[in-house]
Amino acid sequence: MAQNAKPDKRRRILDAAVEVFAQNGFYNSKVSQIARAASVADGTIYLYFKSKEDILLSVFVDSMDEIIGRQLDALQGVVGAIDQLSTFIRVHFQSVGQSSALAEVITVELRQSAKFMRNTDMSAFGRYLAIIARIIGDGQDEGVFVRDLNNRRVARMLFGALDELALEWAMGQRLTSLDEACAQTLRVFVQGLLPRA
Amino acid sequence: MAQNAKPDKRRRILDAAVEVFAQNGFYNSKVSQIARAASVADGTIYLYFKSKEDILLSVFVDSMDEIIGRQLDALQGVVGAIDQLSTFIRVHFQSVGQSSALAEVITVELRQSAKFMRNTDMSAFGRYLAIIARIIGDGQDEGVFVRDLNNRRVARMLFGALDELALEWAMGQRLTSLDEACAQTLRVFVQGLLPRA
Amino acid sequence: MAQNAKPDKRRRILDAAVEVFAQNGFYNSKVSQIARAASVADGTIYLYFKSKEDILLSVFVDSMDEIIGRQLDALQGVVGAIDQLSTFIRVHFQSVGQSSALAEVITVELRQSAKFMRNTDMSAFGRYLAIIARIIGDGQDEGVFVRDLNNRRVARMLFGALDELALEWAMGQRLTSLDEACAQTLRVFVQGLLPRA
Amino acid sequence: MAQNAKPDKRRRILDAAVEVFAQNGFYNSKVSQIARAASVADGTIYLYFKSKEDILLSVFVDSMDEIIGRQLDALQGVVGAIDQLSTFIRVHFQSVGQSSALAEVITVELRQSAKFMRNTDMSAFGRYLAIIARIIGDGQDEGVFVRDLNNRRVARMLFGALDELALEWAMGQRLTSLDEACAQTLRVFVQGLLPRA
DNA sequence: TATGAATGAGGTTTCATTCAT
DNA sequence: TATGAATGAAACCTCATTCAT
Repeated sequence: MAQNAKPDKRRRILDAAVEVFAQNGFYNSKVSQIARAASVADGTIYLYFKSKEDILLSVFVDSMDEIIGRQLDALQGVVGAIDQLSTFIRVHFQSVGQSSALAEVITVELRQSAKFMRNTDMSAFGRYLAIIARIIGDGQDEGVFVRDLNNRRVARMLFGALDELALEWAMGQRLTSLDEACAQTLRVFVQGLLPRA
Repeated sequence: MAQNAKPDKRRRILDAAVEVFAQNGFYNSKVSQIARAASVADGTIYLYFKSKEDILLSVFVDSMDEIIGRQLDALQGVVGAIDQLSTFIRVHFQSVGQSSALAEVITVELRQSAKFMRNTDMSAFGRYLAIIARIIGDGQDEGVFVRDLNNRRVARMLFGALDELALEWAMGQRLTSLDEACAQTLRVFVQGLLPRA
Repeated sequence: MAQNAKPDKRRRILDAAVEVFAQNGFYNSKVSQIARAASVADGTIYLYFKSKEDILLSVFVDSMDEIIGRQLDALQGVVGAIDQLSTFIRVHFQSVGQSSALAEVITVELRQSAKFMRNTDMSAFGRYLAIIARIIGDGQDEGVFVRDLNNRRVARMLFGALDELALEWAMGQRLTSLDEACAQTLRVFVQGLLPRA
Repeated sequence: MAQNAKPDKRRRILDAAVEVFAQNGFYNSKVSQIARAASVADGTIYLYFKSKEDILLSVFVDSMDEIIGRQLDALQGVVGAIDQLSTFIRVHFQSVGQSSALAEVITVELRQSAKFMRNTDMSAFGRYLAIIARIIGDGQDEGVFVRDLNNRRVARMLFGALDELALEWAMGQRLTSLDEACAQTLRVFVQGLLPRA
């Protein structure tokens, strides 16, 4: 579906890579480990990916595409900035919760690699931020959120908060649950954005 | 022993390392680059540090010690949780603002390395989080902040927000200024923590 | 069996190989490049040739067989060592002139590979040298050429001269024309072999 | 003398490389073989040479520089084109005779590599050819050699003859001796270049 | 303390060859 | 016959670390 002859092989390699990267980090992961985890020969990897870095990039792009898709689906039909924000935060934590390995890779390796990926496809990340910024901007237009905050900066702030909590969870030092993290993040940010009484 | 024999050489190496790590990331930085940047021979590095990783660790510990020291100094005498939070956020951005290279290293490499540093000294980071948690906890005790939020989780949330804004700034995509980032972060979090009217 | 089952496919592969080898040299040529140039699948190559080296060997053997055939045809009926030598040199340059790619492969790769081909079929090259040696030997027997030169060594000398000029031409640094190269080589060697006045 | 700290290490590597290349050819030689033959660690090679190809290039340049130096020394004070040609041919075979390994590398690998070295330093080879061309040109100016031959082409022809004989000798199929090869080459080419009686 | 030449283990990647279809 | 996806061995090169000076 994705590429060509055996579409599941590409996916198997990506899934294996996520596990291996989460375990050892990108630079301490060996291509041969990924190959073994995916039950393919080392050389096979290079039929589907240009290089080891390309695997990492593909993990990002694929994952971001998927979570963005999920967010857009979920937001469809939700009216009101507050409910949209609520939905967004819930979907974010739900997605993260499905795979702590993926969460760790996205969370940890994304930053490390942002440097060398600046030239490549960071647009997926940009699109994700843009969704948050749009929700907040809409809320400001509706008069629900205060206008004297820069919506793009707040989007970034919120993303940082979500990401940090996801990281904490993925690293296994779970304070409580993702559900509570979800509720409390929403609580802080919604109230933080409301006009003063 | 090496700690203060020729204290400036150890510092020169650390400063050089911060620049080199910020430029290339930890794994793409070569020890010999650091040596050249510090104007010492490759071998000299190993008189002051056990390994390349030890340099990174030292950068963290030193930097965290310094920023923690600054925070404690600044907080001294400030009364009230809101003012303390305000102080904390301001000092954080001020420290970051002093060196975008250092900000980038702390921000980016910290995460990547948290993995292999789990066994080593992450306590500095923990102490930093603890300061935030304490301020919020105090606010809850004073009745200024709501009690139904977990102070350690909010601390983490706030740190994530600060860190993300610092990263954006360090990476050069500065929305506006650190000053504004400071004001708006404070605005969101303080109001977000207040009891509902 | 494969020899003439679909004779044009074997030939297409050989022709493609000549082009690819001439372009990149044997060791920098990939089997898949040859396959693409011949419009066949990679695996198909191995239905006609045992290995990559076997392709090179076949290029040699085929080419030498053809040029030897041409020489023997042309020499048929020519009488006198001088005219035979003249014919030989002309036919050599004519053959080379038909394909600079082939000339380059024979000229350049032959040497490189002589090493690993020592065990295989170098007899084609030996037969080619033998023709020259025979012509010169005949000339010595006829009393046209001096007897105090070893005919096999002179044969080699002449081959070296022809080969070097062919190489220069094939590499594109053509002094003038193959015609002139032909005339001047003949001039030098014929006179060089005559008895002193 | 040549490079820096331990000038003999660079030479040891070059000498080892000549032996290994002569034995296996460039592409079938492994860097680790050269290292072992030179009694250094693999990595040490890369302190003195940029790459495996750089070693080969250095072998050429060094060797050509040396033989050119020898030729110029020997030709100094020799008067008359015929004696100069005689000297040149003798020195060529003498040089070749000193190391059949070197002869083989120069002779065999030079051609193979001429392709990828076209961009690099082929000037040494050009200078060598120029010496022969100059001698012949002088002879033409003196009226000793015929004028209706292109001196640069004849130079190439002569080089081809010398090279082929050297190759035969280096490959171990020695007809007789380099001495005789020397005498007979001189005999053919000198007489070949004389004006007709 | 300081140097920097030397080390050598180890990984990414290539590519000739195979084989199931 | 023909295909081309898959294999996996093998090599160039890098670079953290050491140690003789």
